[in-house]
Amino acid sequence: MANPTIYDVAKMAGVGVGTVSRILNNSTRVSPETQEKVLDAIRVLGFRRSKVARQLSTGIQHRNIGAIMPFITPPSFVERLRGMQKALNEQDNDFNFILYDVSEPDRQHEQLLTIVEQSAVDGLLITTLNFTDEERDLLKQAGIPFVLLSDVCTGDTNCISPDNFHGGYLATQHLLSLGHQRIAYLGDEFPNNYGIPTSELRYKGYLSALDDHDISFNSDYVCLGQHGEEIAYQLTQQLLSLPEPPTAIFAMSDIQAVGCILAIRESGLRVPEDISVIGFDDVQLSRYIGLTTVRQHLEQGGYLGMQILMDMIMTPEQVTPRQLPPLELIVRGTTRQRSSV
Amino acid sequence: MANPTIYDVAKMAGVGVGTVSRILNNSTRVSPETQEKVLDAIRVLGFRRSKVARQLSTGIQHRNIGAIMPFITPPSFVERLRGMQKALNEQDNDFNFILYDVSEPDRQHEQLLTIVEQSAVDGLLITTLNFTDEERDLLKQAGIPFVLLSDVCTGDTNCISPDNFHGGYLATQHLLSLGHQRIAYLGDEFPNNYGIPTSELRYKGYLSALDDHDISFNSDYVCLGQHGEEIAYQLTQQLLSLPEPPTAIFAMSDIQAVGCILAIRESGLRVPEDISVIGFDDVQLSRYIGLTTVRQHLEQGGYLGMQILMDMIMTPEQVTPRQLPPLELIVRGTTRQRSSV
DNA sequence: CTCGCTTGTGGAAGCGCTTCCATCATGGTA
DNA sequence: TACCATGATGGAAGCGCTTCCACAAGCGAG
Repeated sequence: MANPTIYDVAKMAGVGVGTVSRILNNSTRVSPETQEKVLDAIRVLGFRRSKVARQLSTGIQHRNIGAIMPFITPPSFVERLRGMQKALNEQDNDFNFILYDVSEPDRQHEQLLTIVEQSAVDGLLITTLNFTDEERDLLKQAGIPFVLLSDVCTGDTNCISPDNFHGGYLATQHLLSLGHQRIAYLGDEFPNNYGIPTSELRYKGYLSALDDHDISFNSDYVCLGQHGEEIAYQLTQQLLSLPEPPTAIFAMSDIQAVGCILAIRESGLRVPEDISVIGFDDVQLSRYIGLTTVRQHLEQGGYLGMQILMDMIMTPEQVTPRQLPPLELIVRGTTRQRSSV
Repeated sequence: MANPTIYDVAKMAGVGVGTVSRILNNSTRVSPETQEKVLDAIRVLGFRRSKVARQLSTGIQHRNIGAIMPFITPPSFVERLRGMQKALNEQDNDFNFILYDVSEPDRQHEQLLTIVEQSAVDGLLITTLNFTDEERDLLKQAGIPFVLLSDVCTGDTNCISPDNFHGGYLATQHLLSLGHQRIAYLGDEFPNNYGIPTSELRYKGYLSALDDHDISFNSDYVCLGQHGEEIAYQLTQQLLSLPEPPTAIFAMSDIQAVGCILAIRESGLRVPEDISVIGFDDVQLSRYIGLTTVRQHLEQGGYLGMQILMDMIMTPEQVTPRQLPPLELIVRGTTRQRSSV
């Protein structure tokens, strides 16, 4: 029998369904013999009571909040996750927090369909990178509130993102203010398949800062590749082998900055004495290794996102708008005044 | 009206429930006027269809796997989380993955009760530290399969833990083999309120290694305190201020090792030239900063735990036993031959 | 012996939805 | 004019459980 029900158990044990239910719940007021018969039947049939039916009949409503994020990738998601959990814990409604891993971006659409189809969640936090208009409509249609934690925002209340252009500007500006002139940009390729504009925006900020300081642009100093520490390591090697290598590098993420620093140190040069490196994000790691970076308040982002979503679920008519604090330059130990050659 | 149902909507719109349901689902074969009336009613009443009822009637079964973990604390949980997700993705049953944060250990029992009460999950991965016999019984009673990822194991199949004693031995052994004699142990306080024996076990391994090498034990070199980078930082300062400071430090976790290294560097000494430091865990961070450590295969642990749990849920009569690979010494850049003083 | 209480038990109703079948217009066709 | 697809709709049945009410049996007290 595929899925035995409580009725099957009752029949097999020769008792009524009420009795079985009673045993399943608090085993009060049931004679030991009956109990044993029923437990036997349960074991034989491999009965497992249906969560859903139980919830329907008891009227217990535990609501689900889903978070969609790529999981294998950069550690930045963890920071946001922390923020989300924090906000969730402060409200003590009993919301379940369901994690959906979309490490394979191709499966994302399918996943989303399933989520909607099964009406699995009451709200969704989307940290994933490529969120299409079609998907947006799908959720709207299904009446599932959602908040976007992304890098592209249309200015909706339900979207949280940093000002990447400004961040790129800030980082570059910092290096310039230290006297650097040969400044490289190390970032993700763009345009990419998913239309993620993060790298491009930060790059534009970089350009703009250079321009404001009348530094002429040198395309040799722009090094793009897939995201990741290893790739950044290789790209840095390329930069170092230039006839006139940069004296400072702006890596578009902290992880890439780590790969970058590794490559520099391995080539026998020192950070920051010989080359300054600045990252972006300010993940936990960066504090530990003393990386100069631009803080984009990732945890705070997750926190606010969750709060907004809660509002949308509980009081849809009145959603408090919430703003991420502005990007912040965090100067630690990997940048320094340019050494007078 | 508290929770309007589909019947309320139907009545208000002056149509049958079937029609409302049809609109809710695929809006096929419904006249535009009717549709509008119904949508109006839905809006006015603030109707939201019940997830649970829907699931019951459609027969869709999505099962839930819960992971209980302290969330604000050490990054090691992330590693395990990754492993769990990986295992989950390989099986492509549609399991939901629910995260329960028990950062406040006091709430844990209450949480567990709620989970059982609501029959919220089909299986549980417990990464939390203080798991009592009472709780074990509660889950057994409720028939909820669970796997423990902890530091104390009774040898059950449903428990995964490293050999902490051996790990402590390995780490200390490594330092000894480099010629160090003044070796400090920096770890969590024990005994602690939650009966977590991790620190104690690693400490015993440390003692045993010292003993095997006929190094006399010096209680000044044992520094215990709460978990965390900052505390480790302070403890290290204490060690450094000893009349005869250690030449090597075994920190019982990578995070503590980080605090330790920071303190050493800030005091003007170098790692590893002046003092060697070894950690424990091998979290991702450690690779980035080149920390010598003992790898306890955290990700692999999460991965195996999930696989075992899956077995327990799908084929309870046949659970494949799975073993964590043995602890591994990972030598990177923070330990070195003792300088001949 | 009868009454009333307790204990153990059976089973119908109901949770809120989907789905299928029956019903009823409607308009085109023979 | 009679007939039949066709499209729109109403509503009962059923998903698997809990819970409440009814009832039987046993037992001590009056």
